[in-house]
Amino acid sequence: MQFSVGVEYSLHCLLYLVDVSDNRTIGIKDLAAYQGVSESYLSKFFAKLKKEGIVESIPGAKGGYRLAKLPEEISFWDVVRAIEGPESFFKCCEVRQNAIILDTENLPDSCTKYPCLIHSVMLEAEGKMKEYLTGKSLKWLSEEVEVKVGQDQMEATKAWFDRNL
Amino acid sequence: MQFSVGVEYSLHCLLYLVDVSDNRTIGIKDLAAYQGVSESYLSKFFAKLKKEGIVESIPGAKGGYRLAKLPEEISFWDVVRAIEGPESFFKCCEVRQNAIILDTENLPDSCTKYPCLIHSVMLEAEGKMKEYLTGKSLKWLSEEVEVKVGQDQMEATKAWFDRNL
DNA sequence: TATATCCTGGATAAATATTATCCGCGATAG
DNA sequence: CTATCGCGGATAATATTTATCCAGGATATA
Repeated sequence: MQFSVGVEYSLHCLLYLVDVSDNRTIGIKDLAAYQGVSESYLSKFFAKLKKEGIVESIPGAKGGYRLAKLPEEISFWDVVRAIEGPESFFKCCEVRQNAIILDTENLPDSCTKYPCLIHSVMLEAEGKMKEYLTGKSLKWLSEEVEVKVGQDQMEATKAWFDRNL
Repeated sequence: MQFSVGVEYSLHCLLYLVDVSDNRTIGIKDLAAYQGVSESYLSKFFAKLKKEGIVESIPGAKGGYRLAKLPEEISFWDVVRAIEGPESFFKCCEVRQNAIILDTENLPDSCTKYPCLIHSVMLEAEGKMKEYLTGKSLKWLSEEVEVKVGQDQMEATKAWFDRNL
């Protein structure tokens, strides 16, 4: 079980979108070029991010993407969910209902009305991850990165994206 | 991102192995038949469980599997790890090192000596899930199931596995 | 108006992972 | 000696992930 690379791509891209001025956007072309990844592939992930209301787009020449919400309102979990989809990590096949000693036509309440305990545990476990990732916002990430990477590189990045202004 | 069905199969099977008497084993054939799943496929997962020291096997006629540890020493996480492998869910491609403004030959410390923050967050998130699943043992599961499913079904199950004794 | 740019969505393909089966080997109980 | 059972390798079917290409529509700019 692995997260799609789209999660990594998206988070890095969104980080660059935090600091763009209000009326500006950044195009897929630039985002892809800056990070040395495929343009056409990256665009697929931005379609998902848009669908989930994380980014919004301006079509046409000089168009591009910008955040659709404030950075503090976008969490890591939002991004994971947008890219990976809404299904939970663990899909329960209800194998308990196949137990050979049970009558398929007349299953006991314990395995129809009540949820599968194994399933519940796995959902809870996913919930722990969700809880943690919901607590990490894009704003937090941006501030942390600013400290660790240094303002020099941050400004150089901003300047690169602004180079054709 | 989805867990392999092997995680579900394994947990259900291990649950049946909790209650077998000390010197007995249960074969793949029975485990598969009881749950109505493929025998040859299930055996692949038991190979992994054995490799990780969760079960042990007795070869030859009347052979089969039994737990290699006490049920309280086997956690959900142990099973997930055995089936899914030791790699973390999030693999970092270090896209930050590809940033076009950086000199590949002379990368700054901030992106070589220090871990990628996005990577760290995702590892922490996985850690939350791990922590929760490490706290849920097979013994706990067995006790909970006993309450919810009822002793009737538990004993019927035991009787079915013991039917050829 | 013409043109270059950029998002959008569909079609498609390559690569990889998951799910699943089969078979022959060696071990062992009876 | 034989039927049974775990073990491991080879193989195949299916699904998912990764990746590309292109035509269409929107828009800024000249």
